[in-house]
Amino acid sequence: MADETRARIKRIAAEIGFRPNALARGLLSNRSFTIGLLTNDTYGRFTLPVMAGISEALVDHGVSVFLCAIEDDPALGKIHVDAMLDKQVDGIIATGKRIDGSLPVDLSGLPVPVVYAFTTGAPDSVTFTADDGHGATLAATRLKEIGRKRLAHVTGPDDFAAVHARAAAFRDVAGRDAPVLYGTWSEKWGHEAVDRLWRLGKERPDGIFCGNDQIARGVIDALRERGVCVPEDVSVIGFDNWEIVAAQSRPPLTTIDMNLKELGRQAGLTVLALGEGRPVEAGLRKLPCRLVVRQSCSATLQS
Amino acid sequence: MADETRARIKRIAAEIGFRPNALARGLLSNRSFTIGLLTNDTYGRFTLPVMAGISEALVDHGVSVFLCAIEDDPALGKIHVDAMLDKQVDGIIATGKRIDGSLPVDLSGLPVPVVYAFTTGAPDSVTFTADDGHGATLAATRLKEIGRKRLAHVTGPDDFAAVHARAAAFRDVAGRDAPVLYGTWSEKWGHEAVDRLWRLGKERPDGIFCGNDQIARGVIDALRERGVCVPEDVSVIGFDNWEIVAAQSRPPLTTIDMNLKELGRQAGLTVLALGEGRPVEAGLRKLPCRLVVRQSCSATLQS
DNA sequence: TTGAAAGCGATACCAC
DNA sequence: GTGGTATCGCTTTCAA
Repeated sequence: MADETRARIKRIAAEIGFRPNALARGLLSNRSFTIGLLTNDTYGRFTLPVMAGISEALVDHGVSVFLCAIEDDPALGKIHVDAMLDKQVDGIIATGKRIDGSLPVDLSGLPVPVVYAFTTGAPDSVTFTADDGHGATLAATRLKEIGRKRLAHVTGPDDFAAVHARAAAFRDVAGRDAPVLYGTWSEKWGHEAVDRLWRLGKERPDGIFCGNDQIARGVIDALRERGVCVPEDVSVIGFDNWEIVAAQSRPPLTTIDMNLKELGRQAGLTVLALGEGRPVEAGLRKLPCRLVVRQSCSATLQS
Repeated sequence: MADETRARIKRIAAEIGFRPNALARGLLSNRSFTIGLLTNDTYGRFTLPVMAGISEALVDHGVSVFLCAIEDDPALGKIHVDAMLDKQVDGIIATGKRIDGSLPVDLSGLPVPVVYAFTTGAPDSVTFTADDGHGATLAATRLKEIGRKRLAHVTGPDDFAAVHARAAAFRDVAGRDAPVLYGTWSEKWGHEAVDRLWRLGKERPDGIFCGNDQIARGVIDALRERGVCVPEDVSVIGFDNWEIVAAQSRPPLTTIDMNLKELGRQAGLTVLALGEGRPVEAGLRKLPCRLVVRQSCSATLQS
């Protein structure tokens, strides 16, 4: 084609605002440049950052994302999955609230690639999750580094895999018999846990690592009510870096960030690669966490 | 067609799991059964409930939703809008964080219908929002009903339209010179506001209506620190019904719910109607709010 | 009542 | 280089 012609066509195309019809194009190429994000996380606590990462990574590739919140309803799940398949999504990313739970839909044997994030996937699938052990090590190590001697861990229900991974990593750093208190993921439990720790009397902890930011917030509040200063007397570290909780607590919370956005990014790129037939190694991938320093854990390192 | 044939076909279709290709179908019908949700609300505070409502209303119609978070980036906004148009969405719902702000993209003159929710739309468009005045009336009235005499309103920045609407409605119930304190949408400000109210000395309020749940939480915490009991001495009502804040405060917060899910439902059905050419009256629609009773506002009505 | 053909919008590939 | 044609999967229309 003559360069001149090419230029002219392009100009006219731009002039009349020509935009190719992605449906027609998809019909032929068998690619819709569309993927689906399936989630049972109502509050979006985990889903939103993951979604942001996916979208950010894929928008450059012209891919759009269907968001399907299915609660824990298998029927609704099936409806959404069918709708997505009808619309010829290039892949599906399944995400949930915990790595040891799965969505109420069977995603095996679908005609499109599936990647799991923060939820249990079919064997032989690609699954992304945060490295809980790493996060806990980060927290406990920091507490040690600033000179805390007696560490305690206040965390969630002991039937969460993440809770075990964190507790184990915590004890590796804090010592075999450092106290680990299991409860619920709530502020209320953070309060109660402090009551217990202080009632026990003997060696009260000077560093508390919490299983999530809400627990940490409860712990901080309870300590303040007892006249214990954070971070002067006791250092507190949370988990999740849920801004709305972590940044608004008094003092603002030092916490562990699971890098969910990066997790989303990788999941997005992976499902895309799978869709294009590029080889991807199956298995569970644990992404490193990150310590976010605010004021609940003395800022001055003991050097 | 013979009934027998019809049945046989249906059976076989089900057997081999036949699913019509929505792309091909859309190519012909000019309907993709897909809509786009555009938002600049990063945390999903408002977007998620709206999204849930949209999805719930439209899933029955076979419609899927593209979620596009564009922050406040006009370039990103344009990319997402173009991508959606290429994919032949049947309509777009624009949503934001406040009714008196608009998305950084021009959505006028698009070839598909646009409905606005919680964000300023083009003139002549359909816009949904919560009735802030109604919510404030609900709160102030309740405080009066339980016998509170001296009401105060602690709210957000005075450059929010919602703040004005609420303050005006509040004063209609509480009295012309009931104190209204403007600040930020944070817990910190709730604390400060109590300091101010209590320092003023004279007639301390016995009922405080807050502009959002975070402020309310700050107010409650500050009151407790001063030895003031909630709800015995002072009743507190929040705004938003953000579960994570409202349900975890001590005591749990009575608050105003903006019915965002219902708002999403209506926006979804409206954009669908528009797309089908059904007539829809343009203009701003204010949806009523709802009082959610928890424990921060004495439960016993004075009858 | 049923089967065949045209066409939706884009692309790949073929002769010219 | 270029124009024409078949094709993707489905719906609609028209003829048999």
